[in-house]
Amino acid sequence: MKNVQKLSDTEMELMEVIWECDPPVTSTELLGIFSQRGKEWKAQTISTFLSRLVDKGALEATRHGRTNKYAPILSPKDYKLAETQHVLDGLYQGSVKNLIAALYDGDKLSDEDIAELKQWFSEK
Amino acid sequence: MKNVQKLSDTEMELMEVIWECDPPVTSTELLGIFSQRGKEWKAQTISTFLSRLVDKGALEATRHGRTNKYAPILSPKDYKLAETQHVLDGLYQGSVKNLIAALYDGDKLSDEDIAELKQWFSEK
DNA sequence: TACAATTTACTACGCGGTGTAGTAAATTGT
DNA sequence: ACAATTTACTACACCGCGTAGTAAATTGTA
Repeated sequence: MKNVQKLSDTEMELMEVIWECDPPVTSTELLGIFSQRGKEWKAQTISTFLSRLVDKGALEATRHGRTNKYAPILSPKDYKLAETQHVLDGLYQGSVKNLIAALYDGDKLSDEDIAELKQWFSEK
Repeated sequence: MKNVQKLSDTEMELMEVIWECDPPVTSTELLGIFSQRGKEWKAQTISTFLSRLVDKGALEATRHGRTNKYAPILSPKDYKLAETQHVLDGLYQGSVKNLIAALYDGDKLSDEDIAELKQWFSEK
C-alpha cells in the first residue's frame, strides 16, 4: 500500500459510488447514477474529478475508443486504514488503547459498544 | 462541548504548546518557546494565528494593558474526541467495533495491542 | 467519406483557507 | 511627552476545491 493521498469530500463521494457499482465504469454511467440521486453534474465536472482521482493514484483509467473505463486502485479498506492510522498517529501516539481509553473517558462508549467489544475481543 | 472548528496544522502546533505550558500565556512567551525549538516566527505571525484561534473558538483572550493573555477554551480532550468522532462517523458508521475490526483485518493490530486491549476490556 | 455527436484533455476561474507579514493604533514605562 | 511594545486590521501569494468552457480525439452514421 503506497502513499495514499487525501481525498476531498466530493472525491470521496465519487469513490464510494465506484467502489459499490462493480468497476470498471465510465463517466457516463457515473453521470447517470449521480443524476438518479439528485446530483445534476455537467459531464465535464465528473470528468475533471475522475482525472484528479487518477492523478492522486486512486483510480486507473484505460482507454476504450473515445471513452475511458475507470477502476479503483485504492481500495476502501486501504483508504480507511490510512485515514485511521493518520488519526491514530496524530492524536494517540499510534496506540489503539489510547484511542479507546479516550473515547471511554469522554463518555463516547455506550454500554452496548463495550459489550460488543468485550465480546469481540474474547473471540480473539 | 460546542461545534469544534477544524484547526490547521500550524494552529494545532500552537494549541499543543499552549496546552502544555500552563495557560494563560502571552504571545511573547510563545514566541520564545517556538524560537527555542527552532521556529523563528515574526511576532506578527504568532499574533495572527492567536487571533484566528480566538475566532475559531479554540482560545480566549483577555486584555491586560497592551498585551493579551491567551487561554484555551477547547481542551485537547475535546478536540481529539471531536476529530475521532468525525472519523468514526465518516468511515465506520460511528461504530468503534467496525474500526477495531478494520484495523484487525488490515493487520494493524499487533499482538501486544490485542493483549493490551483484552486486558483493558476485562477490567471494565 | 465527410460530418455530427460524444468523450476526454487541457485550461480557467472564483472562493476560501493557510502561512506569512506589513502598517496602523493602542497602551505603557520612562 | 515619547519611544517601545503589543495588538488589530489589512494584505498577499499559494493551493485545493467545485465547477465548467473549449479544444482535440474518436466514432457512428448519412
